[in-house]
Amino acid sequence: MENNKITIHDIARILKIDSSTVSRALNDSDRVTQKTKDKILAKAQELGYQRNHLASNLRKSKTYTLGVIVPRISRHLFSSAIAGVEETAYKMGYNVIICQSLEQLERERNIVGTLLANRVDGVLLSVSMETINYDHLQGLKQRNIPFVFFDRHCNISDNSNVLIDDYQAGFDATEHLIGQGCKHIVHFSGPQNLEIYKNRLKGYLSALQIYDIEFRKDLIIESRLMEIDGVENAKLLLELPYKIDGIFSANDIAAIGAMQYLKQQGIRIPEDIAVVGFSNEPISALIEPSLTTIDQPGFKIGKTATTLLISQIHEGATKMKSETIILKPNLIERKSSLRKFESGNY
Amino acid sequence: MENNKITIHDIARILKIDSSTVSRALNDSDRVTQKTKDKILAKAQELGYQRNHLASNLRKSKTYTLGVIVPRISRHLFSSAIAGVEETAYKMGYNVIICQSLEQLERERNIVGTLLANRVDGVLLSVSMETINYDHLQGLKQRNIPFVFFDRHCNISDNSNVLIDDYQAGFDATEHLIGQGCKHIVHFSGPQNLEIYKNRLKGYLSALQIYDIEFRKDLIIESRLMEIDGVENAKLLLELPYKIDGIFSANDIAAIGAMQYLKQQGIRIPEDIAVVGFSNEPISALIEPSLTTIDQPGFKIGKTATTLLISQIHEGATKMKSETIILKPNLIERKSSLRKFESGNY
DNA sequence: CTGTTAGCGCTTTCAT
DNA sequence: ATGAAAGCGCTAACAG
Repeated sequence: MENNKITIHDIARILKIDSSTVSRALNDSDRVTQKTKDKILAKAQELGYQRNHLASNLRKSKTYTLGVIVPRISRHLFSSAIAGVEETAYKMGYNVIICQSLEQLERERNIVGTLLANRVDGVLLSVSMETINYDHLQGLKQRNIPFVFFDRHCNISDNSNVLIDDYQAGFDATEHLIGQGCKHIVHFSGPQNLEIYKNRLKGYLSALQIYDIEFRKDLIIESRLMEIDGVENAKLLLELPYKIDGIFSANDIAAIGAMQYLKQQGIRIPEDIAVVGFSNEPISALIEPSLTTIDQPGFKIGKTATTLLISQIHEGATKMKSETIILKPNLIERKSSLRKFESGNY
Repeated sequence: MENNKITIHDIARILKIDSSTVSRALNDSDRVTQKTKDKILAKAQELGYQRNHLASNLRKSKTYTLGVIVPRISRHLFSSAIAGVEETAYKMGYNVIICQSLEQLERERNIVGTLLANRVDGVLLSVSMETINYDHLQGLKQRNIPFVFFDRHCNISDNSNVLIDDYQAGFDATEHLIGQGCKHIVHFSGPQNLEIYKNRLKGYLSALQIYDIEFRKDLIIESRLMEIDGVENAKLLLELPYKIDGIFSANDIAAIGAMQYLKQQGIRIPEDIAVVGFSNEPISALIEPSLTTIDQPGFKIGKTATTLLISQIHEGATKMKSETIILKPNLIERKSSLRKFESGNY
């Protein structure tokens, strides 16, 4: 049990100075001579001293821990975002507790309780598809714990967000399909309690209007976020009284099911039906390498949200001005080209 | 700043008893009357008391934190495993620090340093593809911090592992292809410093031998874990002087690139070439819904590894007997059937 | 069964 | 610029 048990007192004793001076030196305080600082740092290095964060944090009554709540870790957008969160957090001296709501409001509620019990300094969250009221976030507000929504946000006032421009994404996707000559474009949408799906729909509608394409209500197919729903969507699509030549899917999970079903039915993508979907799941791009996708910068979302949150933590309860940062999604056109392996941090 | 600052002393003062009794009651010690226990618990509840883990852990000089090192969070196998780790860890009162090596030994080394500095109680790790020596794990050994390998393990002595039976998986996959009538089965392999790829290869070879299929060295195509390598693999495959009718891919990333390329070349899967791959990435199953895959129970791996690690932590430095748990992979045959949406925890 | 006492290792006044 | 002293909130001897 040779636990590295060197404390500031050990250093102090050896150097015949007080531990408070050692503490100051180790924190690079300007109330210590550079000379003693050097001496202390050298000795600390020599002994392999490592600060005990538990003690330090207890004293400062800060945990240097952030809570992150996502619907599901294994979704690509969220795992990418988490990667970004972790990187930024560690760099700024924070640890991260990651929790999955599994799309259930009940679990989301419990998680907030857990994070409170863990006394996190701040929370990042992307709400579940069941989340329609925000009572469970009151505890955070009461305790003055800052929180930042990312991607799946809520339209409650006075809170910070890091989002992608879903309206623009919807517009771009639809515009792209129109540019391909599509006349009857189906829109797969998701739960309308989530802002992101509302906004993507708005983008779709705008594009139709601007390009003077007649809007038909039955071309909007809304479903939950499940593959099996996508199959149903595809069936509905095939029963429509128009020849569908395009799909803009805002619902990446459903799109996967739908595309599989369509292919089974012998429908060729994109020859028979052009498709633009979100690449939250890299899957959608791979079912059909030629697929044009809206790529969301998950890693960047995570980094940005974390930076914002930590800056709010540092500001303290002073102003706590809420801020919304909107990132641009990218429309990536693929013409049977191979998807490049993204070796970067994603 | 209305921070919930109720301590055991507040409870003690109100109840006119000592804080140590409160502490004992809150820890459900059997050295407190049930009656006083009830009284204390009730009051704690009433005041909304929440234990300060920082103080508690400092006193016990334990962090109740586990470190997890994975090559890349966004790989499906790892994000599933992490989900399992988190669930089990939280249930047992542990927090988790997640780190990505990004397949780089250098980063892996640094991460171990960070975890040491964070004084984690134990470490779970799946090594990077560059990892060939294990010096960087010495620090853990010296400080008597238990660690458990999962999935991507190392053949160093006296350590614990939670693995899937890669040999069996390789055997089953190959046997399946042979059963389909394949005569010339290419094997996509990965970096041979990783045990998992060695073992899958062994399984492949065994199956060939048992079913009396001639082994040809040039049917084994080894590559890094990148999609672009898969494209190269596919090209090599097409240049072989045999008609290839089967692929067993142990390298899921490369398989993605390869399958895309093959499809571009007009080769039909599985009609022209049958494929069995690992579904670390659900992608591979979706490029071709009919694809037969080896499914790895990532969530279960994570849970099992965590349970094992925590039990080792509890044992302390007493025995620290190393243990290896081998889980069975599942060969999942799909005949153009839709992949079911797995709504469970994965 | 309960109270007393003494820290865990660090930071932070307050002196000097 | 440094030291002395107090204490963050909790747990764990040791008494009784």
